[in-house]
Amino acid sequence: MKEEIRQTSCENCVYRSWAFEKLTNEQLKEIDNSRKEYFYGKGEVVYREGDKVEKFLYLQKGLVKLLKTEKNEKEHIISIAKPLDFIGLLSIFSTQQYIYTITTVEDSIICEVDLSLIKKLIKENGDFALDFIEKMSKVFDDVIHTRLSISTKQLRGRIAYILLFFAEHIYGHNEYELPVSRKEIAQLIDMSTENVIRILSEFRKDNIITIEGKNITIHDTERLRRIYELG
Amino acid sequence: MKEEIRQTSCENCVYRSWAFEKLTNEQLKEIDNSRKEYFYGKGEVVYREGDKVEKFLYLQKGLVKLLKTEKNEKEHIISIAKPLDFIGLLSIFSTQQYIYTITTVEDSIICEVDLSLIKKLIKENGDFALDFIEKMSKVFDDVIHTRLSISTKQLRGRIAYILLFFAEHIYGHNEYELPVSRKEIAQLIDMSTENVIRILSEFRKDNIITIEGKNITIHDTERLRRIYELG
DNA sequence: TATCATAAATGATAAATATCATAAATGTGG
DNA sequence: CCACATTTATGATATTTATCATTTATGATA
Repeated sequence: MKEEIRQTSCENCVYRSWAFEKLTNEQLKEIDNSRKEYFYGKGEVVYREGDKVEKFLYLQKGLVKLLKTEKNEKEHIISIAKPLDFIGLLSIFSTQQYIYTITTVEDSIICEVDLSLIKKLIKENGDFALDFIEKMSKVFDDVIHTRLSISTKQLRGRIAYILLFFAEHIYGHNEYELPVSRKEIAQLIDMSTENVIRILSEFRKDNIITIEGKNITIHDTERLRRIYELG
Repeated sequence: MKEEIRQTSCENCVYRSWAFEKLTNEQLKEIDNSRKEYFYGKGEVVYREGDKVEKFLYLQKGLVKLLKTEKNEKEHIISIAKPLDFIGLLSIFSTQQYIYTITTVEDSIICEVDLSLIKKLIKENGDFALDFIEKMSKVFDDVIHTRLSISTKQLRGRIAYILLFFAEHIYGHNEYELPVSRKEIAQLIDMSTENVIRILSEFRKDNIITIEGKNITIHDTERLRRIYELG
């Protein structure tokens, strides 16, 4: 279902004003010429652990998850990313092969640029290089901060985190359709699927949220935030 | 006890052949001129969360820990780093203020270079910039990988990890003096101090290690590795 | 729409881990 | 070298979390 498309140009892309804002028009054109744009349906694999790193990827639209398969075959989700979360970036400069798998969680549009072109532009354009480092640094900080705050909290705090994460970071609404299963939430915040379900039910009984299948409505954001902060 | 010293020059420093290998001799001289070199005794604070980020720091000798104080006043250790682990790097490009505290765990020598100079060199020297990105990326990957593999393991696996970490990564010997307390180990691998002690005792009873106060000897590396890998 | 697979839900139980209490060992300042 | 604080150590207990078993709901497909 992966399908090459070409709907946009770099000039009016969100990335223009973000990762690529320091490029000259000419350099941006180079990107635009070399890039390929793909549509992925929900649930498709964008790349797999072990694939050779040849492209710089960025998510133009949609939602993806970054995961790692452990030795015991269990999948662990490192993060869920929306456009501008710059997620294809993890490890592309440090290894020859991807160490994580990326899968779409909603229908998505992803652009690919030759990594060699990005490297060339980093070498050529110092402002771009520095800006790139700053952006990269933010992404990593955020991942580390999140992992840390999850690992130091207990179950209710983690569920509160994930509910707020989708509401505030991903959708910007207190009412949304969960894009992932309870099992995937469990894989993301390190707990058993049963306990994800159980604690969601508790929150429902306590009138903090409403659940209708995948639809979540948060009624008491402040209380959720307290649960998150107290751990 | 922090004390300015000047024992070395950049030319024969380990960093020369590492982070700064892509600099020209002239650029390296700029670093050498601007840098300050400090001795810190064991247990001193190098910088604190909230301090303004103005310097690029690197550890020339010794051992440091990177930690974060949580809202409930508990300290959480993110990582322990030796020279070349490049640890001062986390977050210096992404925020104005340090989000972690760095404390020495052994007597250490740390160099400071104006961050503005590093940024200038990144802009000027594309090869340096790209190399820098690659090094940074490795550091981040490693931190994320470590946090992940700790959080998915249970207590005995985590203790096995930390014992192997000191033996293989820090000291390169199966016999070493633990540079940190049991409590600090607990803060590093997310468990209670009592359980750190308890499991070390178990490992001793099982003849995997010998403990004499801070002195650890690993007798059965393979078994430790299995415990680590099986979680 | 009937059928099958998968996800969600809940209770009961087991396992893992933290906390509390207490004691011995070690280190530290006077 | 002593008093005091901190670290290490261990047992008992409480809490948290995972696992197992079972049921219900939901979604996909022929």
